Amino acid sequence: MSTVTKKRREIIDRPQQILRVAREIFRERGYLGLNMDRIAEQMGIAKGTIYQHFKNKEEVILSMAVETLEKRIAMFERAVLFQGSARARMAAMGCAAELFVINFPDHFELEKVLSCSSIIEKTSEKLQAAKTVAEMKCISLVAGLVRDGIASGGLLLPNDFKPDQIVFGLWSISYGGYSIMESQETLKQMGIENGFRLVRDMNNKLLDGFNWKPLSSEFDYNAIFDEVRTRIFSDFPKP
Amino acid sequence: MSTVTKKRREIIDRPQQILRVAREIFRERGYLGLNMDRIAEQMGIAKGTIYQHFKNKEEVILSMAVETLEKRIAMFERAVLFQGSARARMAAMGCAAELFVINFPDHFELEKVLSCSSIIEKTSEKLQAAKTVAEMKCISLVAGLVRDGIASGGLLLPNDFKPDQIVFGLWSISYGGYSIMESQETLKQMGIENGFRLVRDMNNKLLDGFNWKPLSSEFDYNAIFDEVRTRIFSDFPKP
DNA sequence: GCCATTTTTGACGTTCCGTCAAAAATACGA
DNA sequence: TCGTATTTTTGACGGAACGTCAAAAATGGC
Repeated sequence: MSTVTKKRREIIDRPQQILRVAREIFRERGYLGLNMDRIAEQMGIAKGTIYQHFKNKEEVILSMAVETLEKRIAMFERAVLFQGSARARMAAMGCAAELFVINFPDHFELEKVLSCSSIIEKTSEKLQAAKTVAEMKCISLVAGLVRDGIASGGLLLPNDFKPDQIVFGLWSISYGGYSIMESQETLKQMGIENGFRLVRDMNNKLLDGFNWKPLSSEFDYNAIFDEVRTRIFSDFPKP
Repeated sequence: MSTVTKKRREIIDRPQQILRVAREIFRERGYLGLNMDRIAEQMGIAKGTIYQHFKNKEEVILSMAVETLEKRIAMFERAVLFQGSARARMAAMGCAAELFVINFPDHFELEKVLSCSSIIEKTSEKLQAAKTVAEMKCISLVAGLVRDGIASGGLLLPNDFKPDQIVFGLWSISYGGYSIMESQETLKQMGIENGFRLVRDMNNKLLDGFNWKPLSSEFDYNAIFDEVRTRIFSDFPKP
């Protein structure tokens, strides 16, 4: 009886086990180094068994991304509870985004692989939808803060702008900034040493551009970053 | 004698011919659909001949990117000559960047493929350097405009900011924004229809955040976009 | 026209993907 | 406990693509 349970559990857990091993390999050897034979060997199972859980290699990758996206949602949900003005809470959200990238470095690499259209195209609509849902959850959390900013009077959005568009702007800076950061060569040539800090600053300046009070010249949002890191995300390793 | 010349020319032109065909295939079938056999077949030469000019598939891709990057440099060099305030010229630069993405749609896809570390790692340092050089040329053109802004008094940069960092911010918004636009289902879910316009607006708001005069509330920088498109880049097809 | 050099060729070894028929493991009723 | 039905696992296999290299073809100089 206990054997039955054990066996069943083993099968149920397998997808996560596969993703765990795949992530390990991906982190160490990158996209081209990740292959199904290697996963199978490392797990001590046959390759065919992996295909019982994942349609193809690309779905393994997409599944890894969805998995870490859930972590990001959890982090965003914690950050949104930060006490302070709407803008301060937005800064806390930025901190969460930054800590996410630092603590789950493989996720960003996964995103880049998946941004190649010919790769994502090999995955099922269903799994793609799962990723979109997870992303939307993050976005709506951020958009909620923009609405809070409007509601509390700190932000007066021009007529032709909508909260989601602000989110798009912040998202672009973060996504673009982190991407550029990783391809280090160019950045060093530019004489930029602390990319993370810079992404924060740019996000702040964008919000300043929308005249979201208090402006970054009136309030030290970088101070919040330390506070958020030590208070809300104390369970993450310090930098 | 004429045969000699012809033969020699053929060999000299080959790399570009290969890139031309490769780009065609890449555009139609993406990264996974681009393979050396296909290039060879399409060109009517043997696969081995391609390897005389390119170390591997990844170098073909990187070379394509460098090739289009040269186009971007040329466009930036034209845009920088726009007549107006430094900020207006920066808007013109944004127009150039946008038109580049529209007119060379494969370039962005190439960038995304190359942003995968395990892919770029297969290319030679030398070729990577060529890409960095091309990128730096673009960056320094933009940075020059920031300096012009400072020199002409429209922009007073806070002590802890340097021109290159402003470029980083603009670059992030554009790179991030265009990336999100191309890949995303998510964008549609967000109810964003005109992504290009939005990227422009965000760049403008970022510069507003730095209080670069005249602010976008005082001057219609979007009007410049039409002017730049029709005046400077009249040789590009209209949208 | 002949030989040395350069260039091209495509068959080949290799790696990895995804499949599938056979084998092993498990479930279950008698 | 045993025998049969069902589920799960296996790894050999066909196919696709990479990159190589010895042989063949083309070219050049005399």
